[in-house]
Amino acid sequence: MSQDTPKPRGRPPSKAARDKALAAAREILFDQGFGRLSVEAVAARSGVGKPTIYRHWANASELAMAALMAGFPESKSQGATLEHALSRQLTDLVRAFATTRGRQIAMALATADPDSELTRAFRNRVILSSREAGRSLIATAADRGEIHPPAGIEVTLDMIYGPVLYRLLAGHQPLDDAFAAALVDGALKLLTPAK
Amino acid sequence: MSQDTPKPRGRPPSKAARDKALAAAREILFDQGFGRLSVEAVAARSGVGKPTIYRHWANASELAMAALMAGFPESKSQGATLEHALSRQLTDLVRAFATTRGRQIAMALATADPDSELTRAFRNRVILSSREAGRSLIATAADRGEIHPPAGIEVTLDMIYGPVLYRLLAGHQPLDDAFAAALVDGALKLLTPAK
DNA sequence: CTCGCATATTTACGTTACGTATCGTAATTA
DNA sequence: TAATTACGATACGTAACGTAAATATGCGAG
Repeated sequence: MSQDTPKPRGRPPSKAARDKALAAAREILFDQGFGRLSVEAVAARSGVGKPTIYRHWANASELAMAALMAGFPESKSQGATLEHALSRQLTDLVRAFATTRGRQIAMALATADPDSELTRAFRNRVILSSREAGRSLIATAADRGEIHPPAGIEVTLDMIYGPVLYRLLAGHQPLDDAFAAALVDGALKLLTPAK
Repeated sequence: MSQDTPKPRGRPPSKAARDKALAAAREILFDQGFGRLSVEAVAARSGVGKPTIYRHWANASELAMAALMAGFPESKSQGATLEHALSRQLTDLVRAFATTRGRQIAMALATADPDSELTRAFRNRVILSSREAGRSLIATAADRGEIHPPAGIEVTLDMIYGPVLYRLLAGHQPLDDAFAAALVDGALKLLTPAK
C-alpha cells in the first residue's frame, strides 16, 4: 500500500479547469436542460478548452453525471421509529426527484453507457444510496424487534424505492408528499408479517 | 360521425414508405442500438427519402418509439388465481425488459419530449399497459372475494410494476425469473390484509 | 537552474447528423 | 385536364462530435 503515489511528473491537472467545467455544466443543466448540454457549450461557457474537457470525461453524458453528482445530498435519514425515518427519507427523495433535476437524472441514467465506471458511480451515489439507507433502516428496526427481517430484502427494497423512478419516467401519477406517505404505508405492510 | 372523410385530395401518404422506414428502424435498433438510430441511417437503409420520414415523425426519438411500439405484445395475462395470473404476467414482463429492447425502451422514454403525443402513446402502450392489466386482475380478484380491494390502488400498482424499471435502469440486481416470482410474493403481501 | 515531461490552451480539421428547402415526378381527386 | 399532395433525390447551412497539431505553462528531477 506504500506505492500509491508513483511520483506524478509533469504539470498537474488543473483543479481549477475541472471545477470551472463542472460549474458551467451545472449552469447549463439548470437553465437549459440536459438536451442542451454539449461539450462545446460547456467549453464556450467555462473558458476551458474542449480537449481538456475530453481529458476529464469521455463524453457529454459523463460530464452531466459528474455535474449532477457534485453537491448531491447524502441520504442519512434517521428517526425514532422505522415509520418516521422512512417517512422523512421518502418525502425528501420524492421531492428531490419532482424537480427538473429529477428528469435530468433519469435522462443521464438512461443515456449513459451502462458499463462505464462513472455510470456505476452515478448509480450508486444518486439512485442507490437511498436504497442502501433504507436497507440499514430496516436492519436497525429488525434488530430492535420493531419488525421481522423480511425474507426477500432485495425485492422489498425495490418495491419501496422503485416506484419513485417509475412515476418519474412514466408520468402517470404525481410525485408528491401523498405519494411518499403511501409508499411508507406500503413498505410497512411489506415489513409487517401477516399475523 | 358521418363527416370524418373530408375528401382527401392529392396523392395519399404511402403506407409502404412508412412501413419500410419502420422496418429499417427496427433493424437498426436490433443490431446497432438506439444510439445509432439516426434519421439519415433509416433513410439510407430503407430507401425512403429523409423529408418523407420527417413528414411522419418529428425526430429520431419518435421514430424509435414508433418502431419499438409496432409489434409490441398486448398484455392480456389470465389465470385461475390472482397469484397465477400475476406470475405469468410479471414473468413475461421481466423477460421482455431483460432483453436489449428493455434498455432501448428506457432510452427512448428518457430522451423523448415528455409532452409529445407520441410519447404519451408510447408510455401507455409499452410502460403502463402492464400496470393497467394488473389493475383489472386485482379488481377481478377482489370481486370474487379472493382479496380485499386495497386502499391505495395506485401506489400498490406502482410498487408491483415500478421495480422492473428500477432494476433495468439502476442495474443493481438481475432481471430474472426469481425476481418476477419475488415480486408476486410481495404483491400478494400488499393485497392480503394482515388478519 | 535548467531540463524534460505532462498538461492546458488555442486553433483547426474531418465527420456525422440535424432539419429544411427545392426540384422534378408520381398518384389521386375534382 | 387541372389541381393537389406525397414521393425520392439532392443540396444546403448549422451544430456538435471527437481528434490533432502547435505552443505555452507548471512542476519535479537532475
